[in-house]
Amino acid sequence: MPRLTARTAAARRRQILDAATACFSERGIHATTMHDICQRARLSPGAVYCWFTGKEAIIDAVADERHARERDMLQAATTAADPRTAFRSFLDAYLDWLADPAEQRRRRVSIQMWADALVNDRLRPSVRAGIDQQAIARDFITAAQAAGDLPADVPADGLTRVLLAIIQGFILQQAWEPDIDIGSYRQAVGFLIDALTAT
Amino acid sequence: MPRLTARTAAARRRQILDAATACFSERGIHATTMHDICQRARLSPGAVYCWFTGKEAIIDAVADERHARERDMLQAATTAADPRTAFRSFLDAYLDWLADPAEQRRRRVSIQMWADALVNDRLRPSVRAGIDQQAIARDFITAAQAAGDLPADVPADGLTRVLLAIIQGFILQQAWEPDIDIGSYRQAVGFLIDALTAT
Amino acid sequence: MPRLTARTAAARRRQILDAATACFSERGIHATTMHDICQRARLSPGAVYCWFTGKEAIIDAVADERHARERDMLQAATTAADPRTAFRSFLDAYLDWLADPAEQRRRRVSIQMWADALVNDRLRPSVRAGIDQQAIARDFITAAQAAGDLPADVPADGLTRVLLAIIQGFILQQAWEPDIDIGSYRQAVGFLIDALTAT
Amino acid sequence: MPRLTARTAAARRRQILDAATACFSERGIHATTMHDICQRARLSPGAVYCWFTGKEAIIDAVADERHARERDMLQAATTAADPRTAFRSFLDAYLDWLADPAEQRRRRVSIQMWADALVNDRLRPSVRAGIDQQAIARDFITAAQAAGDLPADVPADGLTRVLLAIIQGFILQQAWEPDIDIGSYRQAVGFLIDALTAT
DNA sequence: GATGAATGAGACTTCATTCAT
DNA sequence: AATGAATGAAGTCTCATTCAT
Repeated sequence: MPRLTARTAAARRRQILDAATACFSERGIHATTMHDICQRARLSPGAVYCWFTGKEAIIDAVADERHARERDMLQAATTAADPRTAFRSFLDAYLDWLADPAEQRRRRVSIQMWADALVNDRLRPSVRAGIDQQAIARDFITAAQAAGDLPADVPADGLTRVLLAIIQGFILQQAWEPDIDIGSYRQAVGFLIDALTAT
Repeated sequence: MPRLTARTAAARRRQILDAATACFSERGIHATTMHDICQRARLSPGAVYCWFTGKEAIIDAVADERHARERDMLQAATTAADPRTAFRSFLDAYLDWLADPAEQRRRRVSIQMWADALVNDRLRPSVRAGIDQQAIARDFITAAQAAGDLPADVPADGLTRVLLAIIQGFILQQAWEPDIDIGSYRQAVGFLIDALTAT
Repeated sequence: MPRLTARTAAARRRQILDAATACFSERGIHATTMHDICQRARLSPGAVYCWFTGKEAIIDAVADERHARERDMLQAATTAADPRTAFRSFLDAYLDWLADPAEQRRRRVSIQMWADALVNDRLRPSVRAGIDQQAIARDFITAAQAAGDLPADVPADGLTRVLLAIIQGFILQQAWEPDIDIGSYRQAVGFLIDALTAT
Repeated sequence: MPRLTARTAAARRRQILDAATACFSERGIHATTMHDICQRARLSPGAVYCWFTGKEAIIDAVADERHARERDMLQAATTAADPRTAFRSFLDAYLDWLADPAEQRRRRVSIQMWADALVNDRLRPSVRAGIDQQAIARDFITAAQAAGDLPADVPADGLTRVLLAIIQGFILQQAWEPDIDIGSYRQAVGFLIDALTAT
């Protein structure tokens, strides 16, 4: 058989990563067996091992994918001109993202990665990429302080962490209770942004 | 060694739960084997199985313990008289708790439980107990709104979730980066509380 | 504490053997744990090990008891004067024994011992004691042939085995189907005895 | 080694069942470990678990196989035209079967299954299939009575049980004493058949 | 004599991975 | 490139037995 084109190869990897993500979301990373992934991807174990060196490589790839997507989202939000607009546009994008069922399923995997990163040395760098996230947000906040849009007497670092915590914490809460009311959360966050930017 | 008193029996369970918590914190819940726990507790497998029906029972007991402690902490904070004092005293207690190395180790376990609860039906109720947490906090916030100490036009529910998210998110961040600067975080949160209660 | 009198000691052994027999009958020899026996005997493991060196010793003792009882029964039957009366009186005693619920329970254990004796070198001698049974029966049959009460041209050995097989086989059948009809079995055996002794 | 044909798959199951039967015969069902079976089958544990869900499934399969074979044998015998011929031809087939060393080994397993069926709910149906055996034999005997080849005043049911008991009992005796004299047994049974059919 | 918590060997089973085809 | 039966290390748990009290 001829070697698969790069295009087909990428498709094969996608097929496997999608299957793995679905399994991880439903069953959990550790409860998912390679057999589960193979079945879901409609591929034999041998085929899967053609594209990934093992289960760990699949987990790593899924983790990288998750974090890259989350980083991109934040980055997009913070390119807007003035902070208040940026905050608002980010909040909108973020809430849409929270409401999307497909993304909800994928976030269940992200949360498991968060936990695994605590004890998995291979996975930690991927979460450290979430620290790039933090750098992005901090730069934005520092700029806003310099422009007088945010109070300058609050440490940018602390403020950044609090804002990211609000995001992360709600991701957790929504994963535990999928039927949570996003509207009241939006109002509360909007109120906080106003309080901050108004000062 | 017959007739363990109720006191000794409790001590034996403690010994096992402490060993398990330490292993879970270091190696992760799933990477920890019963053998690891036995070694750490300096007990044979048989002895451990005298007190717990299996690994799952140990995980459940550890989870219950973690969540009970966290609930107690929140409850203690919200018994203070006026909201502003309560917020401040809670913030102090919470930051001491964050700074305590032993608690840091234990929180690494809590986070893993948060993740596991997503896919483990047996564990979810224990995280649902974190929803009692939420009820406690919401009652407190509703009361504060009624007393005019917090703005009444923000949904209590959303506000509660945001505040809990700030706590949960920072627990995550600190677990990933133990050397994080708590001081700047304290200032940022303090600033937010002022902004909220001042309004 | 003073050493138990021989009387009490015997009572303790009885208590244990009865418990073991009951467990073996209900759960099976191999599925029965020492813990099961202890619970049933309302004794601690330590106490049981005072009277028996281990599970194997208990099994052996139960087996001996079973086989002794069965041998006694046959012996009693074959002491009668003339064969035809002996056959008939044995058949009566045997059928009473088959109908007795307590004995039915105990025979479930005997059958398991029959099977175990095939692979258990320690247990085989106890079943070989069932071969004494055979000797008893063969002596009786030889005498009956000599007296002209049974046809002399049939090997006593074969005849003995057939008669014992009829007993053993029905014990099996009844154990599998406790609600079996003993009456029709009695008639068939009675008919066979007549056919043999009439010839 | 992909794509085992249905033929090869059956062969693999045979290989495992043969290994299991041999182990059960030598060591006993309960003393046989999966490791024993694997070694005997020259297969790894994983390979065995490809074809059977566990030890219980292997035991069940062996039991079914044993009982099916025994039923077939009886069925073959009772298809002969007249009862006397049928009895004689069955006796011949049965005695050949008794004398066959391979079958002797296999019967050691059957006997253990008989005992296990008493306490094993999963196994009992397989022995109940031995009750089909009984039905086969009873139909044959009823027909013989109707044809006047067997006395009509004896319950067919009882007569059937007695005949099966003679078979079962001798299987037991031979298993305990492999060097038993089959000849004298044949004569005794032959004599009994004559006595019955002559009447 | 009795207690019962503790021991630890060993059983069953799973599953990531390999490799002949 | 793909197949899928096979491998075998490692995990969870049981249970006959012991021994300090």
